[in-house]
Amino acid sequence: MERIEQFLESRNIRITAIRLLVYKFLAEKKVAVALGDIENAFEKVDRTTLYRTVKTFEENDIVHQIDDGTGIAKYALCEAGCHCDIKTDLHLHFHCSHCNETVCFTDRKIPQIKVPQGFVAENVNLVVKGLCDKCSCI
Amino acid sequence: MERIEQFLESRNIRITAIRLLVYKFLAEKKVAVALGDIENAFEKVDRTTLYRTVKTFEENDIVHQIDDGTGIAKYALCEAGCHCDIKTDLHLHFHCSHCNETVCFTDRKIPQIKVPQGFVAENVNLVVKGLCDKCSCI
DNA sequence: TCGATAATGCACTTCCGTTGCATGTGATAA
DNA sequence: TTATCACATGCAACGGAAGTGCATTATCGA
Ligand SMILES: [Mn+2]
Ligand SMILES: [Mn+2]
Ligand SMILES: [Zn+2]
Ligand SMILES: [Zn+2]
Repeated sequence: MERIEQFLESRNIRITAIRLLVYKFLAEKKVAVALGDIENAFEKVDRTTLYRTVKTFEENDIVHQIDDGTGIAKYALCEAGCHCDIKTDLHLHFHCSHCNETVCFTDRKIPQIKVPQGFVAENVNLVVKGLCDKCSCI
Repeated sequence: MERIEQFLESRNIRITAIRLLVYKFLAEKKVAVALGDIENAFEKVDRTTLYRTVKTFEENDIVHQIDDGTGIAKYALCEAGCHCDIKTDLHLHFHCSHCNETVCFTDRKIPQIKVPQGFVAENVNLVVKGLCDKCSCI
């Protein structure tokens, strides 16, 4: 908890109880979480506050948003030294169609994609859908 | 128009005026279209009907749905012999962040993605974002 | 032509994301 | 310490898009 405070301060983000708890929640989760998951974990806190907390984290590159194709935005903590906005740092994501969980494959970088003449690639989103390791052996 | 009728009949889809028009609209468009685009093109037709028309097309593999990350589903006609449901047939999509248009790169197949031990890949969605050929030279 | 079946239109709902504004709280300077 | 101000929080409402129930209308086969 002490470490979290120092970390947030280093990003010039005010320390609040909610921010610490949300950060801790994200850190303990092994999978990407939706806003609804956070709302369920902190039922006494207003949705809007949690929404803006995550937005603040996102704007300061503490979390990155994941579009896994479900239509619901997911969030996961960035790795140390992660540059979500830099194209070369993009990793792929996996969405399990059985348990509905989404995970980062931070060590699997997206291969360089060639686009036709005249097109300029700035960003890539790659989501693999299937069965996760927990669901595949059922 | 005659060809369209024969095509829909071959898929056991009833011929209606709206279905013919929507199919023609999709065929003439070079880019993927959102439901809202179709609604704008056929203001006299109820949204729900257009919604269900596209759903019918999708269920019969006449169009495929595209998730380009904007949060709004796009649709495009399938190529001849396109198997949207088959993993090996998947092509990538390009979304222009300037003009907001989404296009199919039907000749660019998605490279085989390796996933960690225990995970089973069934489907892949790959969207490249950037500037399209019309917007890059401005 | 008639009846079964499917398509269409209208109203309504749900879900998620987002914003406006009033209130509370914590840092800072006088 | 106290006044002040910026920012965090809570509450309410809005918005777009997707989806559903049901009554009406059109289509097709018998
Ligand atoms: Mn990730
Ligand atoms: Mn396509
Ligand atoms: Zn799973
Ligand atoms: Zn463009």
